[in-house]
Amino acid sequence: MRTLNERPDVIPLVAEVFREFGYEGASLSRITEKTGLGKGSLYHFFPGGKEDMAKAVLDEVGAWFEREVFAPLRDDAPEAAITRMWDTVISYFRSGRRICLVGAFALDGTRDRFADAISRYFVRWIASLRDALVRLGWDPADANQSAEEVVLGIQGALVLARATNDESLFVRTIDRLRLRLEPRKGAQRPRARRGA
Amino acid sequence: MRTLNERPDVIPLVAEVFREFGYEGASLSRITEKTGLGKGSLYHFFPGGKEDMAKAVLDEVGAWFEREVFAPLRDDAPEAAITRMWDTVISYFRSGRRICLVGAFALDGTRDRFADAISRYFVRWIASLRDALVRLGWDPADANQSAEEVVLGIQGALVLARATNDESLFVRTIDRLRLRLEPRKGAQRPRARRGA
DNA sequence: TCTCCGTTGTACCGATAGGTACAAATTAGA
DNA sequence: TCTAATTTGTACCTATCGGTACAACGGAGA
Repeated sequence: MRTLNERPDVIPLVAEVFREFGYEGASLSRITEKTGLGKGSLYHFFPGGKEDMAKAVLDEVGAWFEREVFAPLRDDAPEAAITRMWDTVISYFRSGRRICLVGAFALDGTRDRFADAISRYFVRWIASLRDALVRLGWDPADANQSAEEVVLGIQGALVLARATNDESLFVRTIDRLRLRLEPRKGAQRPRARRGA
Repeated sequence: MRTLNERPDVIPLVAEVFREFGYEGASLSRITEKTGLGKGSLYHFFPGGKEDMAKAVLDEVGAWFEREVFAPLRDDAPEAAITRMWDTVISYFRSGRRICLVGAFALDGTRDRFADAISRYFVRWIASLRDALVRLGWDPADANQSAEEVVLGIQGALVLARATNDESLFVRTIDRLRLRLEPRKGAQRPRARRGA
């Protein structure tokens, strides 16, 4: 059995500090406090220092969503993948109590430093959701717009829920967005069908 | 004629620094650089230091929106006020190139410090937009939901536009949201009418 | 058991953080 | 013009910032 604290074990803890305080607010002292690791270990795992940590955290978040959400949306049965996406979103963001690290980084000066990772995260999310909708038979243009609306709505809901301290707003919004991707009931959205 | 730099003149400059770098990232040196004022003047205008500056900035933003957007939504002709809101939003946020200070503060640890001002900003926006919609004859429940959707959509659009560096996304989203408040064309939304 | 290498704690670095003290400069009012 | 209050620049304070150096520790393989 190796040491308890390997790099992959530490990253989620570091992520939590960045999420809570932002890039500038995440001081090394707060990170050592949260992780229980001294600077020695920290700089051993992340030779590039704070920027290295943030990069690792962004990569980890990106990889996590890729595995749990994006890939299923592209590769699995569309309906099941979309259901899975909503469950994942609700639990990952803890009903709105937890914010989106990538979205938070996008808003302040931190963005310029990690522009690539931040941009790719959202672009991939929209693209893979669009893909699932198209595979469901949606008109591609409609699929694109709705995917954009959904991802954008999630981010907006996170901002508003946290701003007003009202997590019911988050859940309510997710329910509304979810219905928007299930147009069977109202039959408003899809214009073109492919199969059967 | 008094000094060129009175407190009201300085606040917008300070606001720009907070907007650009976030609360933690807005160092006093960056603020002195932007405003051209030394620490002496800065602490003369804002005896409470950095926190005092941020409070003043939040108050100023809140008062500005109250005057330019919220009050018209409550008091003026609803249609004109809503049109005015959209114009203001587009120009204030510079087609998505500029972010929402209040939304950015809401996302990181800064929120706890200014929870009241942050919450009130969004609550008032939603409430006054709802008011305008009700005065337009909307069903109150629908008005509430749509107002929430709109404010939330603006915030989400700001996050996504900045994350993907795509200001067309912002404008596109605003156009879509704008249509949502003009249901004459499709006649989807309002269920109850009051007047004539 | 000894050795070796991944891991860790400690001490330290210069730079900058936010904030204070206060005298000099500037201004407005009489 | 003289005076009193406002406004400003400068020097300085301590705490903490991100980062480095390095010796001590630890367990696994020989």
